[in-house]
Amino acid sequence: MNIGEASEASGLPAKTIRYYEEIGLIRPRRDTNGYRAFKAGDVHKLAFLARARALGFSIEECRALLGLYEDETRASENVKALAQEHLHRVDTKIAELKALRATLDELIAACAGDHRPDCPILADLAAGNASREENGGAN
Amino acid sequence: MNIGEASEASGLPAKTIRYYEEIGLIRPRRDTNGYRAFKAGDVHKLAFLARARALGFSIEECRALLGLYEDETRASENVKALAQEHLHRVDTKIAELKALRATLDELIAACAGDHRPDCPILADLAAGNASREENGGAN
DNA sequence: GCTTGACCTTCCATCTACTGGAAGGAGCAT
DNA sequence: ATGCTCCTTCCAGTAGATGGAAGGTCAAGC
Repeated sequence: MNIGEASEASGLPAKTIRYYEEIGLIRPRRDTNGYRAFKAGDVHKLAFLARARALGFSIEECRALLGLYEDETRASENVKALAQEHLHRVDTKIAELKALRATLDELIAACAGDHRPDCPILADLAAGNASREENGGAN
Repeated sequence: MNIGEASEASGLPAKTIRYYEEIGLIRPRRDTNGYRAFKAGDVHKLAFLARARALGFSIEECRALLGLYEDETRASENVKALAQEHLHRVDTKIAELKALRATLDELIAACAGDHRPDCPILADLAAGNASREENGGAN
């Protein structure tokens, strides 16, 4: 199986597959012509990586997950710990974005959005007003 | 005012201030010794940038906002449009993260997290199961 | 006058996770 | 032989900084 087919089968761009080989996530054999030869197991790993990346795991976490996946003596607590750590980061990010969203929303609501130059959005940016995150909009 | 004080006053690291000068967001004068000499206006702009970046505006959006800020003949609708575009992106991002969070949460709940190797998280990653986003966890 | 230390300068490398493109080889059909 | 598609490697670039090396400047202390 050449890289084109592997790309098709895994859903990852060929460029990305080459990159994953470069950083050691996969090690496909090579044909005599130098072309990468992907076995079913390689494609399986690529799909695993695609899914893990889609869930937001970093490359290094994917590397660890792949290692655990291939380790028949793994303890599921290790996998769970990784996932929980990631979940925590996602929660933090969501909270940050929500706070930010609330501020943006307030500013936008306060802005007339017409031909005149007066603008509460610019006024807020200039004032460096952080109080909106503290009081006003509860998440 | 040297870069250290400007950093202190604006809340931005000196490295970042140099970077902002490099990409043309600010243009502080230079003293005869080559040191950057920040005026109150420069520091004001830096604080403006710090606040805009904290609200998640991209550098190019910050450049545009700064331009509008300095343009006394601006129309607030232009500022509002920029902010609304950004708000939309934030909303999209939040929705993505929430969906992802729901999936992670389900997987984590299903995993025993003990010494045994059986792990629904790895099983899901290997199966490339996208159905969880479609059905199960409503946002 | 000399050294020490804090501060400043520029320039280059590094980070994440790819992506784009150039230059050239391999394979297959005509 | 030609053309076309696929493959290869290598280099550069993205966003937005950040870290560090090598070296200039300045004020204080002895």
